[in-house]
Formats: sequence, structure tokens, C-alpha cells
Amino acid sequence: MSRRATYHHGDLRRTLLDASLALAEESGVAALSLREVARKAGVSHNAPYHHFPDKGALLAAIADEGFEALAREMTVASAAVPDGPRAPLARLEACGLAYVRYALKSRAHFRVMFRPELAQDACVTPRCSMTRPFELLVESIVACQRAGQLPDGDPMPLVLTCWSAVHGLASLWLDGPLSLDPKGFGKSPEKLAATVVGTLSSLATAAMVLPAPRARQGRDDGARRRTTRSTRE
Amino acid sequence: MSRRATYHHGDLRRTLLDASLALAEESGVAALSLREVARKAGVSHNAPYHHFPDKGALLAAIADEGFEALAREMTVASAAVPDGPRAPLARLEACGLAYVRYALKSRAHFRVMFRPELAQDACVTPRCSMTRPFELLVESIVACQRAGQLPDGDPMPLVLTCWSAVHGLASLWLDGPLSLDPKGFGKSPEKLAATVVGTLSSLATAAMVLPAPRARQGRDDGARRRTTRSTRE
DNA sequence: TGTACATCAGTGAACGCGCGTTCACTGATGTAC
DNA sequence: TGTACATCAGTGAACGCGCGTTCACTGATGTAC
Repeated sequence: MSRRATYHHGDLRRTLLDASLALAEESGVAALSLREVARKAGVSHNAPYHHFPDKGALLAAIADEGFEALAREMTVASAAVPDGPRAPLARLEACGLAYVRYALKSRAHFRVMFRPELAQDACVTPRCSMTRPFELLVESIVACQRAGQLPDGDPMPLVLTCWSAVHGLASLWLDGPLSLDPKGFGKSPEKLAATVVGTLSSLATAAMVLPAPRARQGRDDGARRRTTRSTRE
Repeated sequence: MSRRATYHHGDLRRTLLDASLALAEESGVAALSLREVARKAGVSHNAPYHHFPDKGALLAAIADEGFEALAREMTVASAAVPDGPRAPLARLEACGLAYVRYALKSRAHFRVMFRPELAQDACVTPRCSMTRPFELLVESIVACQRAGQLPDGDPMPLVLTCWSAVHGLASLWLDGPLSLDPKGFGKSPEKLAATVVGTLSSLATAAMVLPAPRARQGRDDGARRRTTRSTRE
């Protein structure tokens, strides 16, 4: 970091981002105001304008940071799985768990990342930063397919399903219905994440014990028809 | 509806709810203000106070309405599937598709339902209205288990996984990353929903062709170990 | 090394705005007798 | 049936508030010569 970058205050830009996150964590992203952020950073209410053209730019910077951190966590989690015949699926599971863990740990980041209306104006190619985490997911799934741990063919249906599942779990927890627990799940979010990832993984594992869905056509025609219809539609 | 309920204006309560939904649809839930709602309803800015104690109460009423409508759509979709040996799984699929379809069609409703901070003060037992849709999902899954179309045992892991998947898909679409489509999915949200539901369904179907996961232990010990760990954790 | 100047990162006052909410009111509707 | 009164659903003015943003400014830091 150049001397210029920490001019005067030390690193007001960083301080403002941290203050924003802390405030969003406390009172919700919607309640986040530039003036409050400046107050929290111990600085006059328009000092932020020397670092961000407007409020949207500050939020966009937070989102960017968040997507980078998410990709980092996924990468680290995946790399922590030792090589071996089962590694691809275990790495995919690790990515999924890392996604949920990141959302829970950095809820303010996660909320800003997926509230496009907040940073809309400032972010010319909005949400483009999701690219890297998305690529990691695709790579993990393709690796599973190559290793015969997930069905062959277009990976996108699997990508979409996995992404939806972990994103949905994180959203349901952060948005209340799960954390208020009127449903009797009664578990920590980490355990719920392990349940979802484990359920998907064990369904896939069970499905892959037979060579391929096509091989079963004679055996269970009803299932074959349904399967085809649903995935092709 | 009693005469009293439509006093004077006709049915201002209804009109206010509709105006709120229309505004939320146009400019986002966050931008929704009581004054704007009144303006849209063609009424002075404090007429709403004769129908809702405050802003939170109006939003809570919208959420309640939304959960009821969601349950209705799921019920109708499920009931439309004719009886037969494959009916339970087809009904579960229909519920999942109805969930996503509802979110897409009534995005304003959906957003208010899952933004607890908005209606927090007014809703003493917040999100309790999710109870009915949730019960429908549990019933559908238990029916599949009884019919041998999903693995036996505690239904909650499956419930959680299905709910997460459809909720996640709806959220990803409504919150941008999917609808902006930098990922090349290039499909309508209805097709994406069919893809996710179909992928889950076909994995489950493939997994159920063998009698039960336990039966495979000798055949693939690695898979057995992973499956057990992940779901139990 | 010293000096003159440019730039940079902050301050403080002020703007106009829309918000939620309160208040006293008005006129239409309903009701007791 | 008519009359007196209560209730109810709306109006319009006003409140205080925090917001995002603009402006002219100040003093610290950097730089050319």
C-alpha cells in the first residue's frame, strides 16, 4: 500500500468500509447511511466523498470485497481436501459448506452482494464479481463428473441445483424462517448446512452406484420417463 | 365482506395493499413509503392510519397474504397431479415448481415475506405464516417416503434440502445473479426451476432404484462412509 | 536546503427533500328513541 | 318517520428528523526548482 493511499487519516477508505460492515451487521443493510458511517468512523459526514463518489459506490466496493472473500474461502476449503479417489466430491462438498459458512460469518457482506438495488447505480457491470465463485463451482462439478462421481453431460443443471441449495439455505437462515426455528430443526446453521450438502451428496453417490441413468430404462420405465421430462423441460 | 368493511371509500384497506404491492414491484420494497402508497391509492397521506396502526402493520399484512397465497398455489398444483404409482414424487415436484412460480409472479409479496426487518415490529410471531407451506412440503415428502420414492428415515434432511433449493433458485433469480445471466444459463426462470426440480428428482429416483443405501455398503465402502458422515454431522 | 506552490484529505454550514407520525378538523354514515 | 347524537373514514397543516449532496474553507503533505 503506497504512502499516498494512507494519507492523513491513516486509511480512511478501509475504516469506512469496516464501519459500514459493522453498522450493517448491527442494524441491517437498509438502515445504513453515509452519515452514520462517517460518524462511526469518527470523521465529518462528508469526508467519505473523498473516497467514494457516492453511497452506491461504497456499497459496490463492499460487494466486490465480498465476492473476492467468498472465492478465497471456497478455494481454501477445496484445497484443504487431500488427494484421493473420493477427493472431487469431497471438494465440491467443501465448496458448498464454505459458501454457507461465508454467508453466516459475513452476513453484512453477503446481504450487500445479493441486494442489487443498493449498489446498482455505481456498479456498471453489476454482480459480475460472482464470476470467480461461480467458476470454482463449475470446476468442482466437472471434476466430479470426470471422476465418475456425478452424472455425465451438461454440468449446468448440477451447477444450478448446488448453487440454489446452498444459497437458499443461507438465505433462509439469514432471513429468519430457519433461525427463528418454528420448524423444530433446532440445529446450528453449520449443522443445517452439513445436512443439506450431505443429503445432496449421498443422493448423488447412491445414484452413481449404477453406471448411468440410461442403463436403468428397462428396469424402471416410469422413473426413466419422469427423469427425462423434468431435466429437458 | 360486511358493509362496515367497505365503508366510505369502498375498500381502502384492499386498495392500500394493492398500491403497496404495485409500488414495491416498480421500485423495490425498500423504497416503499406510506405516503407514496397513499398517493398511489388517491387518498390523503394519513388515511392509511385508519386501517393500519403503522407502516410495519401494513407490511405484515402483505406478508400474511403472501404466505396464504403461496400455500394455496402449492395445494392447487399438488392436487392437479392425478393419482397413480408415481403421484407422490410428481406432487412434490409440483409443489417445488409452484414455490418458484409464486416467487416470480409475486415478487413483491415474496420479498416482503422474507425481509423480516421490514415488518418486524408489527408481527409478534414473525414468519409464523410460513407454517402452512412448510407443512405441505413435509407432507409431500413423507408421502414420497411411504411410496418408496424417497429414502426412509427422518424427513427433515430432505425437507431442508428441497426447501433450500427452490428458495435459493427464486432468490438468485430475483436478486439478479441469474436474471442478469452472465453465466450463460440463458433460460427463462420457469425452465431453470424445472431444471433444478428435475435434477433433484432424477437423482432421488436413481438413488431409489436400489432398495436402500444400507444395501450397498459392501459394494462401495467409500461412498457409504461419506454418506453417513455428511448426513449425521 | 529553502522556498513557493500545488494537491490532497479533511471540516462545518447549509440546501432541499421525503419521511412517519400527530393533531384538530369535517362531513358522511349509522343508530336510538 | 324524524330528529339528535355517536361513530367512523377521511382531510390538511404541521412537527421534527435524518438523509444525500454541495459548497467554500483550512491546514497538512508533497514537489519543483
